[in-house]
Amino acid sequence: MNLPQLTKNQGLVFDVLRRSEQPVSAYTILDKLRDHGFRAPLQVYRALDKLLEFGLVHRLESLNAFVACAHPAESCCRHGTVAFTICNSCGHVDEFHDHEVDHRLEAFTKARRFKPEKTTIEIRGLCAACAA
Amino acid sequence: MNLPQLTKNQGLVFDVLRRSEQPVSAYTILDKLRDHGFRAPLQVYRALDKLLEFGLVHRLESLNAFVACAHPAESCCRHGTVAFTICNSCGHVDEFHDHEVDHRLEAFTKARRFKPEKTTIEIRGLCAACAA
DNA sequence: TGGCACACGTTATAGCATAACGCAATTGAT
DNA sequence: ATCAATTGCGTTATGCTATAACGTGTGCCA
Repeated sequence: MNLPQLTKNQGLVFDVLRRSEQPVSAYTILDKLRDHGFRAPLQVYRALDKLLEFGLVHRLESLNAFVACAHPAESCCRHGTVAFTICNSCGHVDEFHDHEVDHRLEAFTKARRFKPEKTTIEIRGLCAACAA
Repeated sequence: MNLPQLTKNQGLVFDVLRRSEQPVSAYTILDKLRDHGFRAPLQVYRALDKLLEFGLVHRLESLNAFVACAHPAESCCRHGTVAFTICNSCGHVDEFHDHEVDHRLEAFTKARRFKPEKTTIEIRGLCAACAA
């Protein structure tokens, strides 16, 4: 699955996320794109929906905000659950995968015959720099 | 840490959550408690804050909703991360713990010197009954 | 008895997300 | 070429989630 051609709006939203060091809320994206003609939240949400579908972007549920995928080139994002550490102080986000965690969660859901569709793993806390 | 004495509002909110088979949003709680004198969201949120602090209630980040802790008697909720399966169809939630998952996530954060404060693990999908 | 801590009540506001409508551009089969 | 289907886009309006800021009342105890 290669990169799909992004539309103008999708490209603009994706650029905002890629350039940000931190997660960005939909309304912040909207504000940053007013100069490019964005006027309503739906323009942002529609672009985000597609970017999420393409796997280029992740939604952080505990923040109601979005980040560009850290590994868009690799297809690893689609081969298991993505987990995040999120610094409560500086906002920095690290994205990672752990096959053992995936495996344990899968074992649990299998045993219960629960069919997983989307898994969220978010660790809020303090990054090394901020905890020091 | 034993059960603290709940205030009237805290008790009312907790009862709503305990009686519900599904996660409940703060505003739904508010509606259910109007007959008991609740008039504003803050009355609910303040009670929820305390209940979360006591470990009697969990917040589901991916739903912006709340559930009563499934194991309030045991202190297991405080001895590791709580994980949830959430059925997208019927709304049923199962709460569980997995020490191996805890261990792996801890290994990751330790390696990065990330200091975890709160970890969210939510698996959205279809429960056995709804997937059949 | 004065100060503190805490729960509570109210109004207002901020922040996040989607419904519903219609138009424009693209594609692709006939 | 042309029609139909799909997809993206723009706009207005609305609904849901959460907190700020203010003041009141109560109990405790130094």
